[in-house]
Amino acid sequence: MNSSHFSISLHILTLLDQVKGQLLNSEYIAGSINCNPVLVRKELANLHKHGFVQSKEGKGGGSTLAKNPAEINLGDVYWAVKQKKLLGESKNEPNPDCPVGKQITKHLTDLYDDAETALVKSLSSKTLKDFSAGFK
Amino acid sequence: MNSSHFSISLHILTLLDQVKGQLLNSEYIAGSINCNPVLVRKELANLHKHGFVQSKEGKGGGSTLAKNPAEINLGDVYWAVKQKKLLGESKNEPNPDCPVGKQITKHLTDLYDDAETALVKSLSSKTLKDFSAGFK
DNA sequence: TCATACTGTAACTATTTTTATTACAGAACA
DNA sequence: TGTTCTGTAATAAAAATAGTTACAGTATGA
Repeated sequence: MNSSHFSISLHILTLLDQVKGQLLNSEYIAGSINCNPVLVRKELANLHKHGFVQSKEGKGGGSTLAKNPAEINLGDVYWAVKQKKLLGESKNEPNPDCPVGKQITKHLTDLYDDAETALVKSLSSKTLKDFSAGFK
Repeated sequence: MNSSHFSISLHILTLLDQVKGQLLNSEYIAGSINCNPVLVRKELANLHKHGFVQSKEGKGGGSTLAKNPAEINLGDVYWAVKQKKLLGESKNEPNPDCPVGKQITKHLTDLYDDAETALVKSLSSKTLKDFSAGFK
């Protein structure tokens, strides 16, 4: 993955949990994250696509959680938010005429898949409720 | 982390293992990875700093492993190569006047540390020898 | 019904990060 | 002493990320 998608999404979800069903608009959320409201709306669009949030358009609109925070686990958020490989790969194709270059992509993929599985397992052991409960 | 540092470093180490002590120069390695030789030399400089490789300057020079591949584990390579956070954070500081913004950086850091520990544990279960043995 | 305040989305710009290139001093070798 | 490397810096190009502007569509309520 990378870039700040996961951090921003989790920040959004935490805010929405903290206000317990109240609608928050993108400007308010952006104010907490300190980023552009359009970025927040894009992130919300993705969270919506994956069923984590609901939004209401028009005046007085905003977003709220679409499920119980105890049923949102952070591993699922990870998958929903993921866009790129966790561990980057070389932009160019390795040399197919080299015995190592020819096979390395597959071997790296296998290695990274295992590592990512371990990472997600760790994230999945926590729910949004757990995470949010840490804020006091 | 991210960008392709880890992939490139592991590609280099695998090549060096495969040739069993023979010196490989940066141009040859770059040819296998399909990237710029200067990038390889920078990556080698970092691997050298962390004791994984040795280099010989001058004509006929190149690099070779500095330790037994059975004693290089991929978790250690991860730490040696890591430059950035595994999971990105928002570039801007969250709003310190918001109860969530004020604390989220610490909470994200804790969460990511756990996740990274799990990831590294997975990587550490394999050595360069293991990884390289997969190439036939 | 009309001004207002939102979302959703696209198009574009700016900034930052990553990768590639050029260049060259110094080392080893033949 | 010419050649072929490393090591490293400086710079340029390319790609990824974030910010901005703009606006159609939707809900609200005066």
